[in-house]
Amino acid sequence: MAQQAESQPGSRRERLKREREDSILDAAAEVFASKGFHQATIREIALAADVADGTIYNYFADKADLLIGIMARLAEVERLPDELSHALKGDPRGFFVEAFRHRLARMTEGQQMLRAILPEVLVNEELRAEFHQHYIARITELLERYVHAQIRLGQIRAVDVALTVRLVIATFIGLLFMRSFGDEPLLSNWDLVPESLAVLVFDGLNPEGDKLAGAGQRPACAFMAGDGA
Amino acid sequence: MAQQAESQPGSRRERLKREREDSILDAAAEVFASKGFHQATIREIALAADVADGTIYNYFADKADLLIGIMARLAEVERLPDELSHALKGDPRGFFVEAFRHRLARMTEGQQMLRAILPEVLVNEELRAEFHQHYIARITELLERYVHAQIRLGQIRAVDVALTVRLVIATFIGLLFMRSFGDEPLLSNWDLVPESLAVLVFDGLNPEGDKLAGAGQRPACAFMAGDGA
Amino acid sequence: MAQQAESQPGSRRERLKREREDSILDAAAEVFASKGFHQATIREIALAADVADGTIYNYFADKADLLIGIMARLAEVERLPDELSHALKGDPRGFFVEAFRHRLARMTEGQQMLRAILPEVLVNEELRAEFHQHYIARITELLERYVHAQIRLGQIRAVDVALTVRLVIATFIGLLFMRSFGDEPLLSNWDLVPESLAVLVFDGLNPEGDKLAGAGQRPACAFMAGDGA
Amino acid sequence: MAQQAESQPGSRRERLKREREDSILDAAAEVFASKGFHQATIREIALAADVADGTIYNYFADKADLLIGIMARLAEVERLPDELSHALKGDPRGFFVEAFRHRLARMTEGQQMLRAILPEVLVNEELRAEFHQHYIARITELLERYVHAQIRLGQIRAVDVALTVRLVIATFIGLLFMRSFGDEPLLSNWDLVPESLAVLVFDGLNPEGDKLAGAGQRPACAFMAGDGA
DNA sequence: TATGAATGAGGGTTCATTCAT
DNA sequence: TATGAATGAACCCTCATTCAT
Repeated sequence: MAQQAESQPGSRRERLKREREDSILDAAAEVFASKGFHQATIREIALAADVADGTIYNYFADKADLLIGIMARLAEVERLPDELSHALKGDPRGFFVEAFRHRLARMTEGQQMLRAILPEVLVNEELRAEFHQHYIARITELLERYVHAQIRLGQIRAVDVALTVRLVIATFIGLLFMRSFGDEPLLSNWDLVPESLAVLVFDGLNPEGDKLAGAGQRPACAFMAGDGA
Repeated sequence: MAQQAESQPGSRRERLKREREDSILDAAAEVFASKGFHQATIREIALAADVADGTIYNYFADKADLLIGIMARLAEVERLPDELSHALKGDPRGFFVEAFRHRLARMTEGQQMLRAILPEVLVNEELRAEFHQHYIARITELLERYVHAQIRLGQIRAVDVALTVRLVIATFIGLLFMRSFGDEPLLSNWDLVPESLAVLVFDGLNPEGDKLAGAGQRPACAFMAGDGA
Repeated sequence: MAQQAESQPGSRRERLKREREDSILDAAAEVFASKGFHQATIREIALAADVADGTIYNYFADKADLLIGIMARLAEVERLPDELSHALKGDPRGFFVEAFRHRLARMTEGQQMLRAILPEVLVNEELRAEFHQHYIARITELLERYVHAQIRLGQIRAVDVALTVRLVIATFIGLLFMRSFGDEPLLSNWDLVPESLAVLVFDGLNPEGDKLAGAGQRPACAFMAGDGA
Repeated sequence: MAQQAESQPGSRRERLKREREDSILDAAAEVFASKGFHQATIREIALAADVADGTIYNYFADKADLLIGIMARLAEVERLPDELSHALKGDPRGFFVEAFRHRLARMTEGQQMLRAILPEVLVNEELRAEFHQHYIARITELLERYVHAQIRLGQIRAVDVALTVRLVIATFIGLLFMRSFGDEPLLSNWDLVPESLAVLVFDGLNPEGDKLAGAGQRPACAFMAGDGA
């Protein structure tokens, strides 16, 4: 019966195995996030997962394999399409603000994982490919499709989609870092970022944009308020 | 007389010392860049610098201090002000393209250093502060001053300067990572990035921008060419 | 059943663990004693204990912890109370001679340990406290109680108990050192020391003591025999 | 002229050399005393002596040689004979109290040197011999001669001189350690030690000694006051 | 399969000593 | 002779990984 609930055909044993694997990954993610990959020790992870050191090696080949596992699982959980499909109905600007706001809010977790994973990813070929495939590639593809669609709809003008999308993603990644560095103005105005970004990305810095946007160009002004710090 | 050529009053010994320190930093940078901070060993660095292990500790307190040294030296070399002052005369868009192009060109070196430094920076409190102060803070301040000036000149519209500047820097940093991940489209169109960025940042994605820019809006089209990959 | 012989409930694993810890301490004691704390290396100790270097750190926090372990074990073995209670029935002088003789006989082992431990103890705050608590304090207390009792019984006259006891202990410690220095006269007359000490401590150097002691004052003469060197 | 003041025939150069050697030994003594032999580094000593590291090696063969130098110099300074010859006129008990008091007062310095030197002495054969010869042997000889004389004068009874003297010296050394361990009762009653020792050594613990000493046996009572702690 | 003690290679760092200047 | 930078052997300790139970 219990098995029926499981979509996987897995026996009790298999399910237990997956649960154990999960709890190890949970522990690893937690420890990696808080101390970084190199500073984290297998023992800590084992402790956090409430298993013995050796047990971990029954599920993962080595320490780096834990990272791959974490990434794979994160990617699995990601449900960007949902957000997109839902927001696709609105205008792009709204979508951007929405999507960014949503993403930026989740950034705190992401930031930790980034901190945990990135150093190693930058250095480890295998992880790098994995990371690119799981994250960069997927998001890039989604966004590209979206932008293409919007261009076709006349909602976005005919820019270089591939590059533009990458620029946007780059900005997102860069913001993660800026946050990590504890940049004050950024932190205190964190919730203004999505709109500021929207202004930048949609309206551009070009002053003549104002003429278009009209008097209602609230964002540009609103941001001025955050100009302090 | 030969000494006169030296701006430093340093004796031969002092000069040698500085040279040695430099060669150690060179070696460290090289090794860090190629293997990452943790994978790099003092012995390797010493070998690369052609000194004994212990010698390194006559110049740097510990391994992490090498990173700080690398950062400090990079920052010293940075002469952003010059670029800025020279480009300040032109219009902002030209400046951006120019500056970005210049920066992006230098990115390959920077990328290595970033790869070497950043992972550790993300994890090490002390380094993080150092990094922020040396890079983020300096560049942020310069750009803020520039954007403020341009706004006053009416060349850029009244956006939230602090945030906007940070978004631009974030984009820059993010691009470094995208490159590190070996994203193909980005790599093959690397020289198109500056203009693509300019379009994004100045004209915005807003399709109405086209009306302003006129039919000659070359960049937007140019990027399309790079849409392949 | 075999386990029943063990007072500890310890499983085989626990017993093995204790044995291993013991053999490490044995090895450490041996190496420390022969080369001194600083000259001893973990590798030597590991070698002597027939374990891997790392194994030592599964049992002891660091090198200094080995010293503490040695001290703790020594203290555990010490059963001064037994000696005392048994000898308490006799007269104090007999007890002293007895106790000292017993102690001095064991000194050879003790001497090694002392040589191993003391130098470091003198320099290391933590060890010093530990040592004082385990040895000095315990013995001091025992002797004080004994002397107090004897004074009450009129067997010892009313001296400053605290100081006197410390003087006696000091003499004992000092003898350890004299031996360590290889003082010849002391070494060749080692077995005469207890009585010589008894004369000194009980009869005093005061010549009038002779009148009391009578012609049979053997000890004083006996020691003369050892006057050689 | 200045040379005339020097008893040594040494030229200016020789004098300077000796001064330098002296200041190095001063520095070494200071550093050794405060940190122990092993914890002290040549650099610290050089710094304290205001010379370069290498200079030390122009005067001393190696680090251990500094210890030998210190010991040799200390021994040179020791002027026990004076004390003895001066106190020889008085009765032995007075001499003992006097001598001990004098010695115990100087113990603080001695204690530091002991702490500095002893660990190494206990382990280093060469130093051990040196130490014994310079200190133990000399003092032993002096005291032996004195006790012999006093026995001949009938001031001290006919004990085993060699052993008794060694017991006294041992007590002295032992007190150094007890102090080092920070034994409270000992520290707070430090100035009562000489008399307590005199009671022990001259009158003995034998209660019948009281009869001889008479009611005026102040010391025994005085010590009782210090029995607290 | 879980355990966790044992392993031992490897790394950062120290510091006595040397030697070119 | 003084200097002090260079040296590099040696050491303590960590920790990923293995494997007997």
